[in-house]
Amino acid sequence: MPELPEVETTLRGIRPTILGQTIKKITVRQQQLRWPISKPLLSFKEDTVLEVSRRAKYLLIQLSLGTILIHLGMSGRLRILSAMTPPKKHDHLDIEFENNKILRYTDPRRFGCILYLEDEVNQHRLLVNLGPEPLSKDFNSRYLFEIAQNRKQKIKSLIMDQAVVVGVGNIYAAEALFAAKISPLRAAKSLSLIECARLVAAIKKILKEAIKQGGTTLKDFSSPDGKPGYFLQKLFVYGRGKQACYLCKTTLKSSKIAQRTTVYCSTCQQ
DNA sequence: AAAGACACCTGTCCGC
DNA sequence: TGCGGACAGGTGTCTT
Repeated sequence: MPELPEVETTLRGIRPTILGQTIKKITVRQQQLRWPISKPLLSFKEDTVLEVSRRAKYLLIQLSLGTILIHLGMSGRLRILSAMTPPKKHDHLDIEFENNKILRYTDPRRFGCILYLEDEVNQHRLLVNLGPEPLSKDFNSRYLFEIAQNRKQKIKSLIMDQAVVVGVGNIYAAEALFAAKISPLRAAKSLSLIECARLVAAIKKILKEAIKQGGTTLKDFSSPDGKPGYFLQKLFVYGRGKQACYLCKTTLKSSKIAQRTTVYCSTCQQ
């Protein structure tokens, strides 16, 4: 679920409901996520939501005395529900507000985390080394080119490195490389400035489009109804190994890069 | 310092 | 229908 556009969509979905609300109660049913849920959340008194924001794939709920940091891992979800809604398996935490709504965290694989930070948030070890936001001006062709020049690794690994640029996951890396017509197997240092410019533009375009579509799982967008934008949100390569390239009919290749399945077109992508 | 392997955990799907 | 194995949208940590 959680790629940057979905985290952004989650943010936009929960923010209006919880902003300015006072937390009445926090219920933890399963403390063991990637790390144990921070102790202060287990015996939480009461505090008010001052701001809700996103940095990379982290959601930040700023209270007056601290900040709740949430990462959705591979399978995490956040939903706003009525306080009456009975919990199901994998519903690990509820934050209950004075308006009788709850923010419920669900995560079957438990690769996500929920931490309570009392110090300067941006100095936290999980956030301090993150690269620029992909949609910011700081992420540009010159920036990527200068980093890439010194790297021996494959370009796909580079753009998935959260210290280089945040928010690009396995789907978007593959799709952006296809859109930029660059092979994921290329050494990062072999890219020209022009190719870096194409790649940066492709990443921005695809992430923006996905956010516009509500960040819903890309896999869910499949019905070919001819609506504007349909073409752009289609997955060209991700999950399509051994199928025909939509553009040139070549059979798409699949290989592992840094233990992640990577699909590409050996004709369109050079 | 950088790059690759591995670990974490559960659910689903596919072939036998 | 059951079982084993491969695989899944992420990323910190350990090892080279």
